[in-house]
Amino acid sequence: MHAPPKSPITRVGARPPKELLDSTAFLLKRLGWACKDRAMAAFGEVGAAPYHHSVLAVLNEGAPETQATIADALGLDRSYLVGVLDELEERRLVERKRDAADRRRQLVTLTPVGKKELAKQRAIVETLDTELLAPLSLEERDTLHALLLKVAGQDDGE
Amino acid sequence: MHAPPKSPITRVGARPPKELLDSTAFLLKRLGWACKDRAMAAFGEVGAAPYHHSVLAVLNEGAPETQATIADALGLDRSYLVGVLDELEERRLVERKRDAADRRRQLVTLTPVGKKELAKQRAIVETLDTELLAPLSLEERDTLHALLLKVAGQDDGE
DNA sequence: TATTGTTATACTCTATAACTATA
DNA sequence: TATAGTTATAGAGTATAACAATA
Repeated sequence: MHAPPKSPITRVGARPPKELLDSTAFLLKRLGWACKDRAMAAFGEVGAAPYHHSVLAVLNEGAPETQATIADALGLDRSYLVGVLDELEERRLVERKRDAADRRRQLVTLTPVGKKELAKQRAIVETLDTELLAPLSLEERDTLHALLLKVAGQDDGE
Repeated sequence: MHAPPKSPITRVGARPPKELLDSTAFLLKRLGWACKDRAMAAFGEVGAAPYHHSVLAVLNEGAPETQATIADALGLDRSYLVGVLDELEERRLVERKRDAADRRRQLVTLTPVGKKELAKQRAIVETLDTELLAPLSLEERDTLHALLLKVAGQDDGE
C-alpha cells in the first residue's frame, strides 16, 4: 500500500511547493476535494450520500419541484439526478408522481420520513463545517464564508 | 442535451437552497470543482493537464526528487504519478534516471524545456486565479487566501 | 418539433491490490 | 522482509448522447 497518510481536513497535503500554495484556485481545489471526501465518508456511515442532503434541502424549500427544477437548483445534470431520486424514493424519503397537467413531468415531494431524515443529515453537515473551520476564529469563519459566497456569485448582490 | 448552462467560475449553480449556501464546506466543494474544471480546460488547450504543472513546480524547487517524494509533496498516490510522469517524459519536460545508490529509485529532474514549459503553465495558473478572484478587491483576495491557507493547515504556523 | 425523464456510455480523479526489481 | 516503482482494476462524480413518452 503506497498511499500517502490520510490527511485531516485541516491538512491538504504533505507540503506542496510554494508556487502551488500561492494559488488560491489550487487551495480551493484541494480543500474542496477534502470536503467532498469528508462528506462522502460521514454520509456513508448513515447509509446516505451528500447529494441526498442536497436534494432533501431543495425539496424542503416549499413548493413541489419537478426533477428539472431540482437538477437546475443544484447544478446537476438531470440524468444524474435520476439515480439519486431512485435511492431517496426507495428509502421512502421522497415521492415521485406524474404531474396531471403535464404528464412528462414528475412532481417530487418530501415525505414526513424525509423531513426527519433531513434533520439528521443537517446535523452531519453542521459537524463537517465545524470541523472544517476549527482552525479559524468565529469572526474569521464569517469572513471566509462571505468571501466564498462573493466568489461564487451567490452573495446578496446577485 | 439536458445539462444546465455552463457556469462562469463566479457562478457555481443556478440557485441552491439557502440551507446549502449556509454551509462553508458546500461552498468549498462547489468552488473547488469549478476550479478543477476551469484548470482542466485551460491546460487542455495547450496539451497539458493541471497535474503537469504541479509536478513541474515540485521539481523546480531544487534538489532532484524521487517519485515517492513528488507524490508525497502533492498528496498523490504513487501509482497515479506514474502516468503523469510518463506524459511529462514523453514531452521531454522531465527526465527519469535510476539512482545508482539505490536502483529501485528513479531520480526525476526538470529539463531546460521543462523549465520553459513551467513558465508558460505558471501564466495559465495566474490567469485562472485572476478570473476566479475577479469579484473581490485586492485586500479581500489576500484575506481569502490567508484564511484558506489557515484552514488547510498550511499557514506559517505549520 | 421540443421537452421531461430515462438509459447507456465515457471520462477524470482517486484508491486499492498485486506484481517486479531491487534492497 | 521491506521498499520503489509499476500495472491493473474499480469506484465516485460528472458529462454527453440517444431514446420513449408526452406536449
